Amino acid sequence: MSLSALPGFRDVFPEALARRRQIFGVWREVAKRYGFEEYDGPPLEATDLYTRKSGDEIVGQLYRFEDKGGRDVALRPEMTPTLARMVAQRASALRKPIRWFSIPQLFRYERQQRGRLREHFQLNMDIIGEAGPLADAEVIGAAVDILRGLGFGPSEVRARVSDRRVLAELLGAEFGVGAEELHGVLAGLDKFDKSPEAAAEAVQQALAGDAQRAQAVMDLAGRLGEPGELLGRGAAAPLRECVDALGAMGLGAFVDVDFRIVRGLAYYTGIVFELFDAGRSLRAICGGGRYDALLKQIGGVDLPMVGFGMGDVVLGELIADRDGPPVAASPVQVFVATVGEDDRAAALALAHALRERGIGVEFALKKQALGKQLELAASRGATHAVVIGPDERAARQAVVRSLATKTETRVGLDALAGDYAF
RNA sequence: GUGGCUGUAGCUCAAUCGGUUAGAGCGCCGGACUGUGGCUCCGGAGGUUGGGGGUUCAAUUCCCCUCAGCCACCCCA
Repeated sequence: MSLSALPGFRDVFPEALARRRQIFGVWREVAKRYGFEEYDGPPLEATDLYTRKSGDEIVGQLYRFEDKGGRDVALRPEMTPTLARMVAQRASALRKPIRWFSIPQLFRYERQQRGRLREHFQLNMDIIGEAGPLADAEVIGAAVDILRGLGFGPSEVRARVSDRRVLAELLGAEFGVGAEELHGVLAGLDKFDKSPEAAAEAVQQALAGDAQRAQAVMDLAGRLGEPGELLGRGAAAPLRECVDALGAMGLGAFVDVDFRIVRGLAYYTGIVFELFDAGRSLRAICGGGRYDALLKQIGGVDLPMVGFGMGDVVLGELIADRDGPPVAASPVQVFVATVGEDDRAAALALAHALRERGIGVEFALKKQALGKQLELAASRGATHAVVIGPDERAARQAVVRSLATKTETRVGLDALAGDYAF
């Protein structure tokens, strides 16, 4: 096929767009219920904005080029740097805590797979300016409520919550893992779920080949899914408060404390969480956490921040697995049909009068047998056909036919243009 | 970026041992049916068999390359 979208990019047909609108609708609805304001930013940014964050592999996956003015630019791979810049501009004027959300289209050049394309829309919700764990609970609660809003229950979707501060304290106190080794060890532990061997190797490498300490860390890794003892540690106080808050909201049934969740990115500083389908057949639905140092690093303003990103791709697949292929609802409510060509002017007048009332109206754009017109009306999903012919015109009426019951009544043209209820 | 599997009509699939004009169902368009739809019947459009090369008298079929999709790595904003 010569005519096809670029790999990882989607042609969005009406059925698919219907599903996207369903997802966006729930995103905006829940964001509103949680008191979040919507913002947006440029899809193209100076590459510098993304390279400023140290330790990011993101740079290697940028859609990056030089614009005609010689600027080094990139399609946005994430929203957070833009958000940081925007917040920094008005940091002193904005009342804290700031609750903002956005639904940017993001781009990354990498090999596509199920649930991962080169372009997607991602809900970003962030609370800025509040370091307390209730802020974490708010964003986790919003993420869970989005899944609830899409009809998923605790047997279908799980929120796994952890806190890097607990792991950092434990690894430091008991295994002497220093700050410079921490990220490597955490990244290693992140692999434990998928492959304990790969995790062991990564951890040992992060600890400069110290096999003894690596073994001790790996012994710990096996127990991270059983949070009991770790939750009792002092460093776990914010996490306990966050989880308790989610329980008080009535969302406790969705939440698992699981210290195996550490998230790949270096900039998380506290609570981290991910949402998964319970069967774990898809990749993560959503991921986020607290990154208190990021805003200062990017925007030069020292404000704590917690948030998450939730993409439309995995979410769409989760819904498709449950509901089957998407169906686009037809906008056509009434189909105006004519008997002969002489009826056209009257039909156009009637169609437009109905449209003025806000009713979705279609009619045949060429001369067609009445049967054909009704066929089209039915396949469009119209609830009613309005037939106008010489007899009706003479009486200043039209035949209103219910396509479901095949019953017909004659209605005056004035009533149809007025307040006739279909 | 690495490895494995798979590519036939818009969709789901067929095509004997490699055999001559690549078929079917659904969908789409038209007709039967110029004042009444979903059913039925008839007809039509739609394919460089993903693309390129090779072997062969002959390739959808066998081989190589390439592109795309899926899966697993890598990574996950």
